[in-house]
Amino acid sequence: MARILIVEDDDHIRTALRLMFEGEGFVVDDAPSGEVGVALFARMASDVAIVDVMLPGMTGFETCQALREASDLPIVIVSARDDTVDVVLGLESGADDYVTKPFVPEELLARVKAHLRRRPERSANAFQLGDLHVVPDEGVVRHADGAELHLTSTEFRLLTDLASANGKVLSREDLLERVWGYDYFGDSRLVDVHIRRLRMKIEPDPASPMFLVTVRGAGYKLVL
Amino acid sequence: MARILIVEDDDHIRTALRLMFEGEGFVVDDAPSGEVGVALFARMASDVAIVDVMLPGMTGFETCQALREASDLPIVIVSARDDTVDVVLGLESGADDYVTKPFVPEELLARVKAHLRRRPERSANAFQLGDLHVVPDEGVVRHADGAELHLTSTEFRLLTDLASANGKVLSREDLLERVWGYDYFGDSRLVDVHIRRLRMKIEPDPASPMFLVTVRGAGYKLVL
DNA sequence: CTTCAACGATCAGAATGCGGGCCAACCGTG
DNA sequence: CACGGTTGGCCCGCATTCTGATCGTTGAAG
Repeated sequence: MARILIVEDDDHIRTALRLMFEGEGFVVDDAPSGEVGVALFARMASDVAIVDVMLPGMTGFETCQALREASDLPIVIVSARDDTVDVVLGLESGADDYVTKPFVPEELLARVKAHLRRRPERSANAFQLGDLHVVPDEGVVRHADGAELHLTSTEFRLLTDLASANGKVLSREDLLERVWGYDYFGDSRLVDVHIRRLRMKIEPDPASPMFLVTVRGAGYKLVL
Repeated sequence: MARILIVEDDDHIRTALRLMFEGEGFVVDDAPSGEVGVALFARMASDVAIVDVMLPGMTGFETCQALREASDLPIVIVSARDDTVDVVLGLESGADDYVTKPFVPEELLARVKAHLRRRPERSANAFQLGDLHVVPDEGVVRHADGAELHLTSTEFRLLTDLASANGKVLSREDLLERVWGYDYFGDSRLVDVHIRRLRMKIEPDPASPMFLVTVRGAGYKLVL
């Protein structure tokens, strides 16, 4: 379903929120501070965020602005202060909604859902890989910092097929069949070559791969 | 600026809101009942609506649903009841926000602005591409400086079909089907040629396209 | 230490996209 | 009616990128 980021320093509230949203089918990432939250967002590309105002380090407003610079995701600010000035400030710093504590969980949920309803349909088959966001429909791989990196169609198929195997090891034969076609006759070394090319593009350190892992004697697998 | 519809039966509140929003540069239409509000909306095509819940005749929820069926404009519900059940009900009946009376006018204003921020300018299916304004309904592409540039009908369909794919890659076959018709039989090179002509017209530097991007081995996509 | 899977580098040919030129049909105009 | 201009469609050749193959090297398992 949707991926939600919760930035809240109070452990009790954070876990309570996590449980509620997980119960509703969300994938939850949580962070106890703005700094961690922003970093987490860069990796997870959340669909929506809930941000507390009173945070150690970066304030909620600052966090909100940082998130807004990176994305246009809906942001709901949660705060113990219900001063109008704060509400206005929050909304003007890029938030989409402002809920005051103590809040009723159901209301927060309903508001989050209302914002998500607005979101343009995201490609269902997109996935993340470390700092990389892979969007098959758009034919691009984007780095967290926004840079786009180019994969050829063969590399793309290789990557998406490995990803759809969901962490399982695929043998060279499996890959030849999936990517090149079941009746392809060729050197199985061909897979090695393309794996290498793919690594050079997506691995931070191609010499010691962290995503595209070799399983000696068996094949390759994609972790995460 | 923006056009706002206010549906509220209390004369005092209604005029107070009208004055505030007019003071902020909005064009205000107001209505004392849901029926009048919906009729008014049909004529005025408001950009945003504020709807009171307690209304004679149609309730605010019903009004909200009626508006939502006609448009996807942002709707803010205002109510004297702050029961969670009502809030959830309101949000689920299509509203985007729910503010309880007595409300602070500045907060309402900030919330309305936050919602408006979300829809910059998207009249039906018009869209923007760099500093070009494309208006399918009028069959016209205007440059920011006002100059009008003429596209042939094929070029126009090509452009609008690519735009409606929303950034996704469309293969030559997809495009042939969409632009020329599902049973068209011809050279897929045809697409290249028209893409090229389109680029010469809309790209600042046709040699290195920034909007109409080639995805080798897959097709074309329109970014932004 | 041996063996063999995996890796890295390189290269030629295939595939793909691009631009130019060409032609036929259509349109409004003189 | 003839004309020039515009538009849609088609073909060809060039440039670039991608792909698949080969081969020597590396390095881990046994």
